[in-house]
Amino acid sequence: MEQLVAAGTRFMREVNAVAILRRLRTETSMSVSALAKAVGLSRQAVARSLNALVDEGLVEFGSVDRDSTRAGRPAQLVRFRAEAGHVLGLSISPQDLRVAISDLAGTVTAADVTPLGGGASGAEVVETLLSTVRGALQEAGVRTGDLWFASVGTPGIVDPATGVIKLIPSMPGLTGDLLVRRLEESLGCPVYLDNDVKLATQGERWRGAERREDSLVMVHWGERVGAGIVLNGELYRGTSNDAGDVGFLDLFADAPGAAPATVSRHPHGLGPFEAVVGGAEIVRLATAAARRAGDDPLLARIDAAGERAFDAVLDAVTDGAPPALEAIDVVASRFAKGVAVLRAILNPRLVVIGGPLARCGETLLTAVRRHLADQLLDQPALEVSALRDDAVVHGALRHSLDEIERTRFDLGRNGFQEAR
Amino acid sequence: MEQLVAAGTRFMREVNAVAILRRLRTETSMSVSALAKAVGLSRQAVARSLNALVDEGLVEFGSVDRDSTRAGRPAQLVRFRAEAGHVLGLSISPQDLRVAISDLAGTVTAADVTPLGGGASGAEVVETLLSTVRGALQEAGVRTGDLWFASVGTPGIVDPATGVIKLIPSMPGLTGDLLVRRLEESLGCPVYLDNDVKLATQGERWRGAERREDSLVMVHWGERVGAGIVLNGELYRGTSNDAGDVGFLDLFADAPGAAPATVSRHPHGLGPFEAVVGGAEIVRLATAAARRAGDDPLLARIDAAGERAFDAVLDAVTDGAPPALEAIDVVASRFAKGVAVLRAILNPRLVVIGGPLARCGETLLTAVRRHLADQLLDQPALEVSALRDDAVVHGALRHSLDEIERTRFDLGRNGFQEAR
DNA sequence: ATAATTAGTTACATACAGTACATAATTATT
DNA sequence: AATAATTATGTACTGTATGTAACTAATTAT
Repeated sequence: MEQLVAAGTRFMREVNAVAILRRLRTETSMSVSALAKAVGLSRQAVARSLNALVDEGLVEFGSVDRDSTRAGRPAQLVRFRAEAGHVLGLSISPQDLRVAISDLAGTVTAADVTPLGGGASGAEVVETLLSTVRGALQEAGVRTGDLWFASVGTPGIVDPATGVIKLIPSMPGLTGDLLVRRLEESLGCPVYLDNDVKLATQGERWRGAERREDSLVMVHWGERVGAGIVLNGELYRGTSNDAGDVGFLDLFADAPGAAPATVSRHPHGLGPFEAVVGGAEIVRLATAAARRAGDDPLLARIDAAGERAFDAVLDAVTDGAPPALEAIDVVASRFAKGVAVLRAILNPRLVVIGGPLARCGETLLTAVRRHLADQLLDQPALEVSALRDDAVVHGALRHSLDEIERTRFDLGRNGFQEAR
Repeated sequence: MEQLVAAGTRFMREVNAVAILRRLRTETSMSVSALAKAVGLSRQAVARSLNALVDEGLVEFGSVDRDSTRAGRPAQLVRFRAEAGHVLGLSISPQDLRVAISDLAGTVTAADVTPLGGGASGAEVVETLLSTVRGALQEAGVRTGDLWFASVGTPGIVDPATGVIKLIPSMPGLTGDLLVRRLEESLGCPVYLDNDVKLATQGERWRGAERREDSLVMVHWGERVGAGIVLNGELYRGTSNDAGDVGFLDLFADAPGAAPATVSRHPHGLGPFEAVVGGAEIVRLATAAARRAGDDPLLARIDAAGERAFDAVLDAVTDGAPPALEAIDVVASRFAKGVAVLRAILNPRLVVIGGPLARCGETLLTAVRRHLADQLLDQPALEVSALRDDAVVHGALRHSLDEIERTRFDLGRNGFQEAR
């Protein structure tokens, strides 16, 4: 366990500078006196720290406060220079590449999406991403040198510690450390790699529900199903970075007609839960229902979509096609069992549904809620992702900002030591 | 988020004193120089802090180090005065009252168990507990005034924040704040109340596996089933202090012959999972198996035990009676599904089985492990509680020590302020 | 115009830690 | 047994931080 030690009076400066920055970053601008009062230090101490921060470029003395109605000499306003640095949030999916740039306050200054063709190689994807980044940098007027950190989310199994993509079935060309290596080389700042669902969870917590829940589960629901878990305010990863792998819940093995649980083996194939609520099953259910109902137009739509049959069914849901709605209701009832299990174990305040199924919105929510109604325990609030496909990018931004927070705006850089 | 601000140089003193104490508490005794080197401060600074700590009574200068083989002037040894204060761990169950006293280093100096008769009123239970405590105090040679903190665990639903027992079906007389009020009044120190399973989890993590796992789930398995969850090194409670309520997992609703899930309502009745793996079901299964096998002696034993039929069956398991083993195997297979669900969601490193079923030891473990073998994901290590019925007391001790740590041996008592 | 009020500046006292050097008490060496 | 080497301790002094206080500056209220 690291143990902080104050080896010199610089330590105090550090602590106080951090406190001042923290306070300042939540306001647009403040007077020195107000800051001193808020932070609990003398005006002089605050002024000294501020001067140091000005030299670092993190803080700026603005104009005199003319708006004040109070008596007395008007205050000099200080402002956090959010533009002192920028961070990048990146998202890679088989469909598209997404880029967002924000300043240190988290204000997005540029964002871009590049659709992805089918047969791009790994190197091509990385170069396309880099050119998208360059475009966004130009748009935001940010030089590469002003980038402090970048985070990138991809599907599949990744190792955040080493930046290696271990398995990414939908984009096998990206396997390995190519992505991170090329990005770091090209951007000249640290690059963090994480699983897209994990990042999306942080994005949802940050920008989605607009209330930073202390405990939420974000379930990505598409062809596959996976969840990100935030507990006590931070992402929980589990022993083998595998927590929230709800696609492998085995809740229906005893149900009549269920597929045996051993059809496939992790991580290549589908888990038992995603097999009964995932995209393939939804298509199957919708097709069967359409056939029963004699809904030939819908059958034709699904058939015409080919590879994109799943999308076609989701479209049909938003259009209100009865067979599609029927399919959704069936998977909703199964999904509800999954939520109930999450509830019993984690007791989260909120469960957010993200991924392709989020498109079904209220239709889906009411169906799941209805099937949850007969549960014994009180159930968590249920919502659909507000960020949709941007959740990953926002989560990546958030991670970048957290990293900056940890390494630059928190204790532990100078004046401190860790005990051995 | 609380933000600490230094209000002067006292702050440094505080930080350093904490660092020194932390280091010192892990050793039996150290020289000042060695301490300085370990903690990363100058000898002078350490000596100054130590003098202050001596005045507080937390540290003691011992004799000169005669054992050292090294050249040079022998060092003055410093020692953490673990006997400067004591904490209490208490456990209440329908069967017995348990008390343990430890010093600040966690060394138990006295422990006592008082069996409980059947029909004691709430007030009687509390007074019996108090007299057990007084006996233990005497045994340890500790005066009431030297008690710094006490923690008590009870079954049922409790509110740790207010110290109120909300529901305790097995000992209804204790409902309310009687217990905590009387204890605080009588012991003259803060008293913390928590659910026994939650405390047992902390006890197991502390003293049980003898390795402080960062993530473990301790499942109490008896008439009812509940779990305590430790993630990232701390107990996770969930939004309504209800996390780990695995008794309410509903995994077998679709199974042929399963009881409908709506028989009972939380928290009075059994949940679906405990209904199929709990004590009552085990007795039912064992009885049925004994009848099938014509094992009349076992039937007689179970019958003679009356209220204690569950105990009788568990005895039969340790004796190796086939019908009892058969029953255990059936519930083990069901329990395995619960473990698999915990694994998929939490991905813990270790699952510990506590409560009455722990008596079945390896028999139970091998059965559960066998039924886990066909799961798709790698499963967590599985163990039986090493502390058994003392897990709660040890967890209570641990909580008391943690509380002392937080309030006395950590930053935040003097010299600090929180920003507004 | 003057008083009151608030902000900013400068000077000084205080507290803490670090460095440097002298001193004390051992073991190792001759 | 005397001396050197080694390690621990003690004292003096320096550097850097904060706080308090007194003074100056720029406004509003009277």
